[in-house]
This record gives sequence, structure tokens and C-alpha cells, in this order.
Amino acid sequence: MNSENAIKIYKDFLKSKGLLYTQPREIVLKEAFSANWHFSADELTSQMHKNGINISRATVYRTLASMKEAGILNSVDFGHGHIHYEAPKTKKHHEHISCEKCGTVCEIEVENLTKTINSAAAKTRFKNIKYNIRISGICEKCT
Amino acid sequence: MNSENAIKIYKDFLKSKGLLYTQPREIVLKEAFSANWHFSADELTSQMHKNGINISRATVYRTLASMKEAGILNSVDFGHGHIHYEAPKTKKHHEHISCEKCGTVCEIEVENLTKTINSAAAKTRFKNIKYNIRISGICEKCT
DNA sequence: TTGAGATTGAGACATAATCTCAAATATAGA
DNA sequence: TCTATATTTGAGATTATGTCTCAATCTCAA
Repeated sequence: MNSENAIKIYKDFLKSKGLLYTQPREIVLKEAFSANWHFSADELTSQMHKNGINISRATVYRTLASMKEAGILNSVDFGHGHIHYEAPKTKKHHEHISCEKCGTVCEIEVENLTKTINSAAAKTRFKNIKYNIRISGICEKCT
Repeated sequence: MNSENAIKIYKDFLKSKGLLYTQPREIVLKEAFSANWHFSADELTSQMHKNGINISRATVYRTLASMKEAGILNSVDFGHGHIHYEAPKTKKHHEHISCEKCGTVCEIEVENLTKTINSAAAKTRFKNIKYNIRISGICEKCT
């Protein structure tokens, strides 16, 4: 998904909820899509501050959360106590594995993960199954 | 695993690291193994305070973390911003699914999950693969 | 242009977890 | 048993992430 598509989807999402597509939201969206890797809300905020863009922390947090709700951002949890986000540039679904020593993160594909989880979860009669997986280990360099 | 086995394993673990098996650690261990469900560090602490046992919050946090490191406690993350623990009473490996509305938690078995993840992760040459999965949805009652 | 309603920013607040360090405790050796 | 040494504990301060408040500002439809 590129930034242009994301803007369209986000505008529709906001409209459908009676919310406004504002300048700060556009700025945060573009900044998020120009990032090349995972970022936390605070990282994105200071990144923008460095570039002379002043958007408040609260707005960045709120906007990232609503962009996730709109489906144009993925969240990733490395277990460090804060959420990371990433713009889904590639269509391919992937998970992440992080090194417990140096923090290096790699992307991996786990085949049929979604299908496996959905069929296991179906037995509980839960609807709208979502999952969030955190994989870690010791990377080759740190062994 | 019962409390007796856990104590043995924990003692060995501590010894191998030059650490001491102390009264507070034993108390926390027994309390953890007498719990019938997931609990957070703070929940366990107040549970003990109710029972007239005064162990400080810091000690509970430290002990639970080291018990996890020793492999006698599992941690579970429901995404509520704090870690839950559970004593592995049954041998059977399971995951958890929690309702986003009412918070109800059920246990589910996801077949071959470990195997699937390990084989996907093997390609990265990471060692000591661990994972932590968080599954959620809307339970039948809340639909 | 205007008014109703949504948004923003700054900082206060909430919460989980960690850190500090003096006092207490455990263990090994005498 | 006593002592020396190292580890652990407790109480509260501290950090870190994220949320909330509310007055001022902005957006958009009419």
C-alpha cells in the first residue's frame, strides 16, 4: 500500500465515522508512510520534531491508533513495553523475530498461521479473531 | 508440574547462578502455584497481603521474573499492558483467547503451532526460538 | 460567513515496572 | 556456634508508556 492509497482509505474511514481529515492527521500519515521500518509513537514524534514539524505527542498517539483501526497501519509488539507500527508496504503478510541480545528484527513468513489460528479459535465460538505474535531468539551474530 | 517439583527446579536454577533460595522466594512460589488462574504481579501481591503475608511488590516482581527464567512459570500477555503469569499445572501446551469486550479468557489448543513457528524461524538462523501469542475476538455472549 | 461539533496541544495524570540503597538475611568457613 | 561476605529485601523514588482534560482552534456544511 502506498501513501496515496492509504490517504484514500483513511479519508473514507474517517468520513464513515463522522470524523475529520485534518492537517495534523495527514502529516502523521505521510510521516508514517515515509518511515522505512517499525517505529513507536514517540519515535515518530521526535523524528518529526527533528524535521521541524511540531505535532503533539497526544495527537501522534491518537492518529496512529486510528490509522490502525482504519487498517492502514499494522502494529507490532516486540515485548519492550511499547507498541511499534509499520506501514504495510508489501502485500505479503509476515511476522517478526527479534534478537533478545541485540534487538535486531527480521521478518519471517509463517505459513498458514492465520488459518491455523482461526480454525483453533473457531471451537470457542469467538468471532472476529485477531492475533498478535511475538517471536524471539538469539540471532546468529549474538550466538 | 506441582509445587514440589517446581521448588526442586527453582533451587537448582538459583544454585547454578550463585543465588539464594530464600523465604520470600519460597512464599511467592507457593502462592503462585496455589493460584488457579492467570495472575499479574500486583494481583499476587495483594492476594498475599489479604492473607496477611507481607512481601514487597519489588520482591514479587523480581521473584516472578526469575521463576519464569527458571522455566517454572509461563507468562501470558493479554495486551492489557501488564504481564500475567500462570503455573503450568497441566502438561498440555495451550494458548489463550480473550474477549475484547468482557475480558473473558479461554484456553485453546493450536495444533503444531510450535513446530510451525520453529520451522519458519529456522530460516533466519536464530537459536532458542520463543514465542508469545495473543489471540482475541468477541466471545459468544458479547456478540 | 457562521455555528455546531470535532480536533489539537500542553501538561497533568494513570499505571506498570524498575531502580536505589540501607538494613536484613543466608551461607560457608572457622 | 560465630563471623565474614555476598545476596536479598523493602519502601519509596523513579522511569516509561500511554491516556486524559479542557480551553483554544479548526473544519465543514449550510
